[in-house]
Amino acid sequence: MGARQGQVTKTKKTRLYSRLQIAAQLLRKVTDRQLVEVAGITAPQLGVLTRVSAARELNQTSLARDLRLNDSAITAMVKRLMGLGLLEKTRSETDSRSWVLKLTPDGEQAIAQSAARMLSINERIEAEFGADGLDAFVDKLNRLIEICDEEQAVDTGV
Amino acid sequence: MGARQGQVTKTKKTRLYSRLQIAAQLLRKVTDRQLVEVAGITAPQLGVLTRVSAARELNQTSLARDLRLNDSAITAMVKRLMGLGLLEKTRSETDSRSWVLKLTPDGEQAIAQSAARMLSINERIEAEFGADGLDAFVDKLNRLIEICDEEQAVDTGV
DNA sequence: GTCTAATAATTCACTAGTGAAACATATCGA
DNA sequence: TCGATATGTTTCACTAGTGAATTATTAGAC
Repeated sequence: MGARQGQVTKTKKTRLYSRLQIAAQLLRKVTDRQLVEVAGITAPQLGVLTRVSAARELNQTSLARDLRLNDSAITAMVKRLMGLGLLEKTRSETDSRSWVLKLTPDGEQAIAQSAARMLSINERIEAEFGADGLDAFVDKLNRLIEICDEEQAVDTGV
Repeated sequence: MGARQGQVTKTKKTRLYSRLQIAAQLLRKVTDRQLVEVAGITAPQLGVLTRVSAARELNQTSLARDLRLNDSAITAMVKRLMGLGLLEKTRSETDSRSWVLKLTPDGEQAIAQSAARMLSINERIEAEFGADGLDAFVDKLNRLIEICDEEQAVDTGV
């Protein structure tokens, strides 16, 4: 009986991991498709543009912390967004190591277009879970994030 | 007040998306680190090896469906695992388009090592959520996955 | 039986992330 | 004020995924 229990428990854990990965991947795929349709950009790109738009003087390191990505991911992402003509960077006047990120008119427009229409995937999620259910779901995700942070702190010996 | 409400609602939705992405990414990072420590493989790699081990005659297309990945992801993953000496493939005797995947002794060993010790991240998650909390969490993820599937069916006009 | 359809894999170009190492510029302490 | 250290960014090599197009091979419809 004890062995059986262990088995069951273990199955659940691997299921959390794989269901989380599948859900994240799938939601990103669907969101990307709809977002490309209405605004011509992907979800991670919108995340960057939105944060640049909200901040007054944003450099890449702060952006990386905001988005919980590492610096090299930001370097690559900014390069792509500049290639698309959605973002510009100029050297900071107070610290010449860092860049100040700014939206181009096209970048502003992409945000405006994505804000103008609610994606149908989001409508469907809202309808399924409701505002409270959504809150509870996000709370669970936040707790999981905290757990991972703690575990990572232990692993890296902080 | 209506506008305020709309604003709040919208913030929650983008938060579900980004929290889900962050949680998935972070859990994968922590899991990978611990798994590489005990078994020398990453979490996606363990996923593939585990399924190959469980099935009796597995080809790549079935594997792709199991893992909810597309075929080219499997081609690449199998190539990496063969490069690591953990997996072999031989032509199927009944259908010479498809391959039969099989673990090498090293592949068996990697699975054994990963099964032998429970990862501390999983212990921590179990302790935090409990068996029931975990179930409820996985249920929410499964519902989200279903919603995405439906939405995708609509988008692609199935 | 043959032509057509579907299926199994692969390739290619791409996005998006990690981590380690390097480089330039700031900043702090003695 | 100089030297060590910290910070901001980039580069490189890598994993892991998508989607579209292509190549083999099989299976069906007639």
